[in-house]
Amino acid sequence: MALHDDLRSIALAEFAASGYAATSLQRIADLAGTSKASVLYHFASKELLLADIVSPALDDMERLIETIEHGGGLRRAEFVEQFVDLLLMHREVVPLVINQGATLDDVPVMHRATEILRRVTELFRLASGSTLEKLRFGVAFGGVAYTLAAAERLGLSGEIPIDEVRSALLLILRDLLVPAESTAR
Amino acid sequence: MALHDDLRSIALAEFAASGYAATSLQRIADLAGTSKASVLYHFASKELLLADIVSPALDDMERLIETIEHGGGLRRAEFVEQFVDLLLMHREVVPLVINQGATLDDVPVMHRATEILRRVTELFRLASGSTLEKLRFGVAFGGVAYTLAAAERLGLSGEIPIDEVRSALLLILRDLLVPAESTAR
DNA sequence: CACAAAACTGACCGATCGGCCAGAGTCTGA
DNA sequence: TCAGACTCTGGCCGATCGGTCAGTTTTGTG
Repeated sequence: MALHDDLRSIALAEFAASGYAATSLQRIADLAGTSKASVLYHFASKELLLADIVSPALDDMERLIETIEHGGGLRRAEFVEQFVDLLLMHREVVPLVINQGATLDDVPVMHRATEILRRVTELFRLASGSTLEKLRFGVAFGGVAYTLAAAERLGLSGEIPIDEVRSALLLILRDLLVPAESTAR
Repeated sequence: MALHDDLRSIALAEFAASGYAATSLQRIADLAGTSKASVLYHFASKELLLADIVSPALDDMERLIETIEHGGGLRRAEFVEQFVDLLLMHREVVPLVINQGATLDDVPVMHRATEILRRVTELFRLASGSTLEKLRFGVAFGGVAYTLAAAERLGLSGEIPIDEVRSALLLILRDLLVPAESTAR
């Protein structure tokens, strides 16, 4: 059982760092100190390995979306906070979906990820139609997700404590997304 | 000479849509109505084909950076405007660099792209050190770049005229990046 | 200890990849 | 007309990929 989890985390790290297509099962096996056939014993296929890695994050995200869709209207400030918490909780998976989602949408689990992203955008577009609003949304969520994804690559994150990142992201997102209530723009 | 340019634009579209690794030379040849060997006649290798596609955008970006680095201090508002213009001008290349840069940094031209991105971040970090400022920068540029990259995937852009996109992006970026001068935050 | 289930492995398969090469058309200027 | 450069192609190569399978080792349990 330990190897099973090792393989998952090793594969996650490699998929995020080098890309799904560029990461061979052989390399995952080498890093785990086992054989390629052993990897395919624990995960029936490379696609299912990816699905196993990504699905939990997608489940959480879908749950949040449905809660809001069925639970009456949308309270942006509240959603933003929970959304950021989910991104931070699954912050290792975010680069995978963000950077490689478009490339891999023939893989079922990645197609599902794209679909979920689309539902989030629709959630926000209900109330806003102007180009400025649309782009503000795109920059906000794309920016947060991409920042988490590219943080270490560009040396942006470093050793910043998570709760500091959390509060800063919330501030930025509130400025961008929550309709001006207190501050004039 | 026409085929040469056709191959470049076809490859660009495919690399951006399906990913560099997932796009075979055979597929590019098929879409162009020629043979794989013919592609390799025009471009010595797949990597050089990618370099040929990406390099012009990188050249422009590097030129902008050096102008600012050597031309005394940084005037953010000015830089932001020129930066957005460059992103819009090369907006087909942006998805490639943004989404696949991390994955492909063993390819020389993509490593150069990452290096250029890093220089841009340093340009902005000179004056700002707080976590909030760092993340604000990350969200701003990551968000703009990613929005351009993922626009059509999430149905965000659609048929919005470019100059409208331009002015909206400038507004958003000025809010995020230009130190509060007129508006209090 | 016995024995079945689980875990694991080496060898192999077909497919596809990027790249190479000898040669065949095609075009142009002397 | 002919020589030489340019353009293009089919066929081939070695490497690597994901995946299969028969069979061995390890483990847990009565």
